[in-house]
Amino acid sequence: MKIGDFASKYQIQTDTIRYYEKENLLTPIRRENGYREFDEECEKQIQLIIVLKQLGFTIKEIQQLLLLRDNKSISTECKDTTVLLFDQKIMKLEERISFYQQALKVVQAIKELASDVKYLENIDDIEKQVLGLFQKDL
Amino acid sequence: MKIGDFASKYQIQTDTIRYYEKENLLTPIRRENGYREFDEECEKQIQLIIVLKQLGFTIKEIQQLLLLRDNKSISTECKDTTVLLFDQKIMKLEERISFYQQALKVVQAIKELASDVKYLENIDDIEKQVLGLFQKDL
DNA sequence: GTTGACCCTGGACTTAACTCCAATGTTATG
DNA sequence: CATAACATTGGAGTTAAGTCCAGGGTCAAC
Repeated sequence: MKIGDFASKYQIQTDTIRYYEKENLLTPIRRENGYREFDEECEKQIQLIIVLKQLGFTIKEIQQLLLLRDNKSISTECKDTTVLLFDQKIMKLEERISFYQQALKVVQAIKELASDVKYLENIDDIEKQVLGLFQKDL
Repeated sequence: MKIGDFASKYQIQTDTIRYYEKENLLTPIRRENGYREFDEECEKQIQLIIVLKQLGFTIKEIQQLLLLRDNKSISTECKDTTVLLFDQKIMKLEERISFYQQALKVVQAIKELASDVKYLENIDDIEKQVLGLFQKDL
């Protein structure tokens, strides 16, 4: 498959694909004419990238994971690093969730307030609410 | 209060303070000598900024909110815009939460797998898991 | 055999939210 | 009064993850 088809299959721009290759996330082979050829392996790679990105991994982290995978020799160390990476990610995700839940409550409360307001002077009320949060949250 | 004290009171770099001023989020007055003077008003402003940032508002959005506040004349329109902004924020927050909850489950599952693995070849198992997600999630 | 649709590369640009720097001015302290 | 610790400005640099572009090669179709 050529880059154009590959890109449109996964709804990604060709430039992004080339960027991923430059970052060693994708390893297409080359045809005689220099064109990239995307095979089954590349499909696996891009699917892995897409999912990991969805899970909140950065490009650098994905690089690391792929590196670990290819570097099968030092298995215990690799395993530990991998597990560590996932642990960190779990922690971050948990933090995010509780933070956003908190935030959601607050924003909803503020919105209620804003909806009830007839004249905008009362936006000061909103401000007061928000400033109230400052004491508690930080 | 001078910029240094103000900055360290709120654990922010002086450059960041100056940046906020340039973006019209903060409006310190000037002393004779050109130094910025941060008063009560500025404290309110920075606290508002900090909380709104914590809630996930971008600088641009905070600018908008402040603009709405100062522009009290067109009250109904302002109110609507404000409420809209908060509505959008609520939707985004809800999305985020359910997404991260989903992601958390997945990452935890993968981590379990990785923890159990004795030799790293089995990282392929992880990969298979992750690729399995690709079908479902997208 | 020449269009038009692709592909290649290297490098510059983008956005957000800072962060750093140089050159220079001001002030508090010993 | 000299020195260090602050302040000022304009402008450049940073990071992540792309995105765009110019200048060129390749290929299939009419």
